[in-house]
Amino acid sequence: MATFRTVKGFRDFFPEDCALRNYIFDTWRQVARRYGFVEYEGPLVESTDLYKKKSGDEITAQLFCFEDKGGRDISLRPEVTPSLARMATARHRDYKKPMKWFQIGPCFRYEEPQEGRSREFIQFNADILGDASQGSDAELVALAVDVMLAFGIQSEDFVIRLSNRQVWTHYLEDRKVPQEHWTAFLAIIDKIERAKPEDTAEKLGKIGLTLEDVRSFMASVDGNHPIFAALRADLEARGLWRYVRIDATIVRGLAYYTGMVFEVFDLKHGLRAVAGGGRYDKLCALISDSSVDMPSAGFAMGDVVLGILLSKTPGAQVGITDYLNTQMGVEAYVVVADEAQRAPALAAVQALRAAGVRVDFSLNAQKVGKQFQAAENLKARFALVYGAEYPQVQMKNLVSREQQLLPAEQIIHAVTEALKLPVTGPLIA
RNA sequence: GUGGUCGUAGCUCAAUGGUAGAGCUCCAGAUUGUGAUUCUGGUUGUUGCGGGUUCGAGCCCCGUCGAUCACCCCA
Repeated sequence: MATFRTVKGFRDFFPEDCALRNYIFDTWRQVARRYGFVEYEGPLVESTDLYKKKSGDEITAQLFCFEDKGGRDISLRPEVTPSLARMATARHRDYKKPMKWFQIGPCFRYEEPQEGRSREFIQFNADILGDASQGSDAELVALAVDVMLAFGIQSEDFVIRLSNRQVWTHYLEDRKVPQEHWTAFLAIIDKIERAKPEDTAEKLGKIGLTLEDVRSFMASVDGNHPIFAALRADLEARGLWRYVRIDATIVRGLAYYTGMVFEVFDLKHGLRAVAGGGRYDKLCALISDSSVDMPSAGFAMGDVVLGILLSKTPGAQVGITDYLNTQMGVEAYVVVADEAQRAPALAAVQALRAAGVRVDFSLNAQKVGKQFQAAENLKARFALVYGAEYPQVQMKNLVSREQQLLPAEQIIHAVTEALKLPVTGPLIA
């Protein structure tokens, strides 16, 4: 039994975990670049005041905060948006608008861990700064959809639940609800599906509203509401509106959102939200003390819930399996059948590697059978046998099980050419 | 931060308060130049940790750490 364990809420990434993580990273990065986003990164640690300024003092309960040796009050970042706002407002003149930026990295929250929620998690963030139109709202929703599709998660597996906070601010203005109650009201709406109806009714009563009125209003908000018109036209033209379901209960907590808000949900397993985001037009002004006012919108997707969803979605397994085979395997394995030929075998290993081929071999003398087993375990497509027949070399196709004798000097060319061909023959003999 | 359940080998799990086990994995051999299967042998535990009750604790009690579930929160 190991003396040391991971700190509560933190994870190890063993090779198979790391390969899966890299698959997720690569997919995020690939799709974001397809959309013209550029990658940035901020510091893992920021002044605690940055987060307090954005969200208020009460969030320190969930902050991973501490004092450094210089007496500074600092926090591991619980999210990236404040850093993004700080960076973007500091140098916004250096970049043409709109700024389409994405980021992938760890975040930390001091909470009780459970499935789908650890203290350290990795987020993909995509944001568009300097554009106030619903065109950027649509671009972000489209990116979220395409990311899901790229993972092999299909329309029957997920949905974008989307709303707009202005739907509710207009409602509250119509009902003459004082502004100091708006935040509390949005918190009630956020919980309306999970809370007991009588509790919700009581809370609404305190600010002069009834559950019946809220419910009937919610039911009236659908895709025909004029506030979604531009967004809908945009996404319909892209063929992506079918992934969107208008849902007025989506308000995204008590954060800084000012307009469109959305969350990505799985449809089959009742997991937590896979991703969420929206428009936050006032955050840059807040962070920069009003020196820079940039309309912005964005969303974040975490690796933990996504990983659970991937593992539960059959359609997502193909991409993962393909990726794991290339991450954790090799293309060719050099078998040293006769230790007297180790020198030319090593020369071939290096020449193949120089040619870009993934190659492995036994570091010490092993029986040929063991070496072929190792080749099998590493999912090699070809084995190259260096033994008594040298300067001839046996090149064996481990999939079709055919082998041929080739002059040693032709091996590099033969392997690189053969790897260009599709895999043929029985995968399992 | 609050409450419930759980914690035994690398993994999945057994063991009436009475000598800590099985399967899988891993390593080696059967097999001296070809991958599977099979067979044989082998490594691994202060039963999460620390106290207590008892002639005797993996088992009962208390604490603590961790996992998990529900709250909370979800920026």
